[in-house]
Amino acid sequence: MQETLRTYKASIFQALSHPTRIAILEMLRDGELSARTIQEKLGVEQANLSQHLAILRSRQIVTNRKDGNQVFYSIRNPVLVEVLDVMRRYFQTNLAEAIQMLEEVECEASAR
Amino acid sequence: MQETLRTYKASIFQALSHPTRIAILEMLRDGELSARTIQEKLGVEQANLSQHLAILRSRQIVTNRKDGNQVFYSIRNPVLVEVLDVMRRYFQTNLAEAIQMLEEVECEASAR
DNA sequence: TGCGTATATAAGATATTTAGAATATTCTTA
DNA sequence: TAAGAATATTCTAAATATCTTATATACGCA
Repeated sequence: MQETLRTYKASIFQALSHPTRIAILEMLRDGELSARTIQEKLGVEQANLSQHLAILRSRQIVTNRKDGNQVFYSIRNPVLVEVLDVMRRYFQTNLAEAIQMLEEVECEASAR
Repeated sequence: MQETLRTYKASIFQALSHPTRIAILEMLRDGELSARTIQEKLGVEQANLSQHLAILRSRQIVTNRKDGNQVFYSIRNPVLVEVLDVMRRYFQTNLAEAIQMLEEVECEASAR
């Protein structure tokens, strides 16, 4: 059904709708990384990273490979990298407007 | 800052992370439509649609043009259509896995 | 002016998401 | 086997998102 498909699509976008998860995927663009490495580069709590990775896993956006003590993550489907690229183009063409929006976002953030 | 940019990107994905909003954008691919038309085609509450449109507006994803009694909406940046297209490819290449996921989504849904 | 239509906004209830703390699991190595 | 490292899971409180109902605004027209 159309509606179910849209729900699925929405769930993928939802998985991409967090700064930390975007950061994770941008890091994985160039190949697999261990959870530890991701954690250190991002500077987030271990448990928190693990939760974000769990979300990306549950949407099948990333795969993980266990090697001894460590777990290596990578992007499952290369088309997703294209998605990130197109979005990058989107952000570029929207730059002027985006800057304004960023300011609003920051205002809201600092207003809290 | 990198982090602020990611927050912005996340906010765009967040705007796309709802079945109704995806439906709206898919309808707008081929040109502008009035809010009323969208509402009738989707069969959602007027207030609810208006709220979803407000979210898309706040992220600058759509523009609106007032004409007399009505408000016509359209996609602001054509690159967004490409985003939807790439996502479509993503869904296609993921089809087998997606089907399995859909079943799980439906199980969860019916479990509530 | 007053009514009907189209749209937006506000307020409240409920559900979902998120971060952090605590705990569990798995593997390596002494 | 015990200790330590890497990762995952569970729980809870706070923040967000969503839907519904009620209300407001704006426009066209009799």
